Formats: sequence, structure tokens, C-alpha cells
Amino acid sequence: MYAQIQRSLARFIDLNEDEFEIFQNFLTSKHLAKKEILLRIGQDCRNIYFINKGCIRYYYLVEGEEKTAQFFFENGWFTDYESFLTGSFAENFVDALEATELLCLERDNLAQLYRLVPKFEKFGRIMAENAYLGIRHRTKNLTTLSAEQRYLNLMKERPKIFERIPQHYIASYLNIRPQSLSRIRRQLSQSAKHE
Amino acid sequence: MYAQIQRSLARFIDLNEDEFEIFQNFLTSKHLAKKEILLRIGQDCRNIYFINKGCIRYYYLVEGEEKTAQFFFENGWFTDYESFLTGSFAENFVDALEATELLCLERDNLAQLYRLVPKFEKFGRIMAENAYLGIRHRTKNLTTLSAEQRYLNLMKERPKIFERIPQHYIASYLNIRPQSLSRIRRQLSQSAKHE
DNA sequence: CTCCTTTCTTAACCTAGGTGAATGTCCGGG
DNA sequence: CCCGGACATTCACCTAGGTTAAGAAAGGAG
Repeated sequence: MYAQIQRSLARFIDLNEDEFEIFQNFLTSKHLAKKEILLRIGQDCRNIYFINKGCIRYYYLVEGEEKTAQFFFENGWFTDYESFLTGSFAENFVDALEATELLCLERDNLAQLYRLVPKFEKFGRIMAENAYLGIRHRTKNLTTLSAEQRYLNLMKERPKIFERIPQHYIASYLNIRPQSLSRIRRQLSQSAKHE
Repeated sequence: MYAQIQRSLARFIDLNEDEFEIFQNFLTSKHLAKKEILLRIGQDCRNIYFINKGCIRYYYLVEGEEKTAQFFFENGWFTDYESFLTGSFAENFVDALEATELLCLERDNLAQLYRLVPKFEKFGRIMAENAYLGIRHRTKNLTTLSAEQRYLNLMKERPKIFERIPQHYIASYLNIRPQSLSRIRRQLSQSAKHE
């Protein structure tokens, strides 16, 4: 149950047995059914989550329409950073696209960890840095590439997404309508034929 | 010279005199003329900068065209995070829009600070967290608002920008062409008249 | 297997914002 | 004070992607 998270953590900070045990004792586990909602808008996201198994969608609503900001898979970490860091109400939803198993680390426990094992400041820092690098990359894509380029790019960078996630969610992640994604796919397959 | 940075730092971490002095000794200062380039694409951004005075533009090139990612003013911190954190070559430019005075903290010195004064891990973490929150906000704007809404929004949130920064840079920050910003401004002023 | 829901595709039409080119304005340097 | 270059505006035209509506395919519950 803790093998994956231990491996993931080891990539950020060196912990001895005792330190990892302190960490481990702060964790709780949670199981989500497919489509189950983990976080609703207006809630306080008090946890950082590690995904042992499954797939998570992070999204928000704009005039009733769901906009997907990110997908997370096994061995990934996620949280609603705005809410987690500032204690403010989340402006986002999180749900499970598959049956999913999570490990949860509460904000207060992380704060305690910072005190008990100062090395965890580094963990917190690296989490934030990675979150930053990820969204920076995404934003650059969104502002500089056409929809078609974003689609091709995503296929190259994260082909796994196309094996597990329904197309209309992918469209939403690409910030286009499902119809537009269909159109792009057709155009690409036609221009491929004519070669 | 160090009064501003001390005040800014105090909002993140509590330091005693000695600790601040250690920090201060790691700083160097730098003066930029208007339009002077601080960081070029392909360079390694080895510093975090604090702005004592002036105004900085952070941008990148897409097919020869400058895309403004952010503006920074007095009492703000900035760096090219991708490059600073990973040591990779910067994909961005930084230049001064006005005569600007900076304080510079080198990557290696920050790493030393982490060792000498572990509290600075918290500083590093909060820097990264703030960078994350900032870009997240911007990305949400870019993906959910029309150009006109982004313009109105920016006027409300950061009116200072309009007093100091030429309009074509603002257009670039809004991710539209200068012509489009002109059109939007005209439309707004006309619809204002008809009320 | 059947029915119902969800997902995907196609097509006709629309619109926000890009493009290119011309004109006007302003500002700093000689 | 004047000239050249940078900046802003306007207009005519274009196009990527949105919208609406319909039907086809796929998949889960009973």
C-alpha cells in the first residue's frame, strides 16, 4: 500500500525509516468509485492526494460548462493548490474517471511534518515547483498553439491519455468543443490519406 | 537599499538580524537601462531577482513574435523558474521597460541559504507557491474569458499597468494583436456613449 | 438481447479575433 | 525645431473554432 508513495517521495527527499514512518502515520486512504466526486466547488480542499491506482479529473465550471484543467494518474500527486495553500474555498471540482485508490495527507499534518521533519519543507517546495512547471507548460501550449497543434502535441506527450479518457474530456482539456475535436481528427485523417 | 527586500521577506519568514545579514551578504545589485535585456533565450537564469525600482517584462518568442507572459514592478520577485529550478536554458526573455534597480540572489547562494538557515526552504516554497497561484490565475483568465473581458478584468485588477506600459505590450499580455486591442477599446467607448 | 444513456460524428452557419495595409500621432535625438 | 522611428488607430477581408441540430455508434443496466 505504501510502496508506491515511498518510491515517489524518494525522488524528492532522502528519508530514513523513522522519518518515513512518521510520514506514513499521517496518511489515510480513500477509495473512489468511477464518477465519484472527491472535491466540490465551495469546499475547503484540506488534503494533498497521492494516486495509488486510477485516474482523476480536475475541472471547473464556466457558465455551466465543465473545463478540464488536468488529468492525474497512478503515482501522481495532486491537490487544489489555491484552496490547500490559502484555506480558501475551492473553485474547482475533482472526480474519478475510474475506480481510484488514494492516499491523503491533511494540511494540518503536513504543517506538523514541516515541524517534525524539516526536510519536508523541501517536499512542499518541490510539489509547488512541479505544479508551477506543469501549469506553465500547459499555459504556453494554450497561448501559442492552434487547437490542431495542441491535439497533436498531446498525442505525442501523453499518449496514455487517449487510451483511458473519453474524447469529450480530452476536448475540454484542449480547451475546444467535442465537435471541433471531431473535425480536427477528420481533417487529419483525410490529409493523411492524400499523401 | 535593503529596506524594501527586508520588508518583503518579512511577509514570508521571520528572520533575526543575523539571519537577515547572512541573506543580505549573498545579494548583489544590478542596474538596467530602459530596454536593456536581462535574460536572453538560451541562457541559464542563475538568479532570483527582487525589484527595488522599475518595471520588468517577461516574454518569449513564437515565430518571431513577442508574447508577454508577465510584468513585474517594484517590490516584486521574479525569475525564469524553469531555468532557475532545473538549470536548463531559458526559453524566455526578460527586459526592462524602465530604468530598473535589482537585487540578485544566485541559485548556488540560495542552495547555501537552505543549508545555513533552513527557514529559507519556506521562502523557496512560498516563492514557488506564489508563482503557481499567479500563473494559475492568468491561465484561467486566458481560457475562460473573451479578449474584451480580459481587458476589462486587467483594468480592474492591475490599473497600474495602464499608467506605465505601452499598449502593444498590454495587447501581447492579453494574448491579442494591438489592432484587436484598439478595436476593443473603440467598441467599449462607443457603447459607453450610447448609454 | 433490448433499451436508454452517453459519446462521437457530420454539416450548415456564425463570430471573435487575426491579417495586411494605410494613416495618424507622438516622442526622443540631433 | 524638425525628422525618423516607434506606437496607435481604422478598415476590409479572412479563418479557426464556436453553435445548433441531427443522427450514428457504443456501452452499461436490467
